[in-house]
Amino acid sequence: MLSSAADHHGSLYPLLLPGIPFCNSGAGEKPTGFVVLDAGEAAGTSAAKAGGEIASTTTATLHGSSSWWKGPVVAGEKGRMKARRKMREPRFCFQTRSDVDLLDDGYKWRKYGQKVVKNSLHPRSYYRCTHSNCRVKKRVERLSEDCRMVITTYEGRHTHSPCSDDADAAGDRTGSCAFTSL
DNA sequence: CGGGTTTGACCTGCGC
DNA sequence: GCGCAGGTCAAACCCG
Repeated sequence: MLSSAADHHGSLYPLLLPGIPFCNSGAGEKPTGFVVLDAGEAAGTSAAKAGGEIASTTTATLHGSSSWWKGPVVAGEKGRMKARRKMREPRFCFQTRSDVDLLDDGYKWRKYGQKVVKNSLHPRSYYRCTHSNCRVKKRVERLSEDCRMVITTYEGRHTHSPCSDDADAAGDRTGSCAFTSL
């Protein structure tokens, strides 16, 4: 299933992924569009409907890759690719206009990789939640057409609350954020 | 010294 | 089977 901003004005986002940095007023990151993909449908979705200003072509680029949704995969000889062993995780991507790549969403992230992707002028960065037992990942990349547009994709759901240091601030941001800003 | 970042190597799946 | 592209690992490095 795929949802647009218009379909879930103000109710879907906090339900799905609390802590998503829609409301970070500090750096001016306001979502200009987002797409929600739940675990069951994202595989091979090429005709995804987009929310906000995300163009359907962009969405297809992000989620059309068949490599995104694999079933269980046997681990490699050296125990790598552990993440792929897990079944589908809920995914959520959105687009913001910001000068910074890593938005303050109340969680702590550790960068574990960066990769230059084809047809993109900007490298894609890979982050993992630093909280133990939390396997949420996110990847951040900029649009080649507009270097100020940041595509952030979350994978999985946090098993904990936002970091205590940032929780209050995150809550304040959430309180002051409205989807009508889209 | 501990935690985060960088970066090259490695692994896997897919298309041809 | 091979090459390509995406995703991850982990050692080295950086910084407070």
